[in-house]
Amino acid sequence: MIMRDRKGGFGECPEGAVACPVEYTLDVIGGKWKGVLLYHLMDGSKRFNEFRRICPGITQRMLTLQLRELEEDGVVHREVYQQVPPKVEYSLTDFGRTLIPIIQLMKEWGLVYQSKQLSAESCPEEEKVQL
Amino acid sequence: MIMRDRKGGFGECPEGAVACPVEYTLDVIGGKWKGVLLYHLMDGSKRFNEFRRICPGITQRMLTLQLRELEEDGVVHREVYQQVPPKVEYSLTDFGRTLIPIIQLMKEWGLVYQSKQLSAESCPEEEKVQL
DNA sequence: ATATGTAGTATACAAAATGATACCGTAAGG
DNA sequence: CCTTACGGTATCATTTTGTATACTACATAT
Repeated sequence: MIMRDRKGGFGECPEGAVACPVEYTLDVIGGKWKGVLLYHLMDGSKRFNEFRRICPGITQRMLTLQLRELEEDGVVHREVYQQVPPKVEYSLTDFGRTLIPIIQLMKEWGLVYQSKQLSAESCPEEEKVQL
Repeated sequence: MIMRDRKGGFGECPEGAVACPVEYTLDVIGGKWKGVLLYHLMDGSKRFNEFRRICPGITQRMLTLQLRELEEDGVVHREVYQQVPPKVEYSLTDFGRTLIPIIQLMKEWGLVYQSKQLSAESCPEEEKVQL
């Protein structure tokens, strides 16, 4: 993974004491959009603008940055086709696929508690989901 | 959860289209230290300075902030004992415990690939993540 | 009398992450 | 000629996160 400097993270661990494994994992998938990108990559490779359509909130810049980091971390493969207009396909590497169980769990948890929250919160137009 | 404003996140979803569930989950556990704190809470409640000892990198301020957010999200319970010197205990709520499987998986993943990376790192030009 | 430990808050500042906007070259379609 | 689509960069502004330091109150220990 990329060692984005985390003062007080890994750096301060004395005598090879290893940082918390959860911390390590979150460094790989914890970026603002990484989980989401991985989530969408679970069902097949995606092109750049495809991501932009699926995740309407992400900017080009962030999409580029997050994909690059995932690539550097060996999680995502970037395939460039020599065409005009350009075509670039992103897909999970074998390593990236080892993350699928986690993403899958996060998806399921999100589905359950997202709906609970929507029902609990005052969402005037929303119909409440009963649990 | 706290609705920390995320332009282009939930906000932009039209007509009740729900944000990506993974995104939702990461909002709860994706803070810089949240995963780590939850990880340590899995084996019992912890006091403030106990966290400081376990996570030597975190500052008082960040510890306070992250614990407060977890509390607001209903993941962590904060029990104040009326004593001097003060005693405050943090523990997982029932809701927080629903996150345990995810944290557990992240821990296991981290354990496996953290060690692989550490061993690969000693020999720079080696293929890093060979799986 | 002074120091220690607890669980913080307040303030100021620095650095990192993220966002907004404009721009690029090329090729095909109109 | 003008526009669209693609996959980005470049630049700057803003937000979030992190650091450093000082400070609080009270009881106990020295």
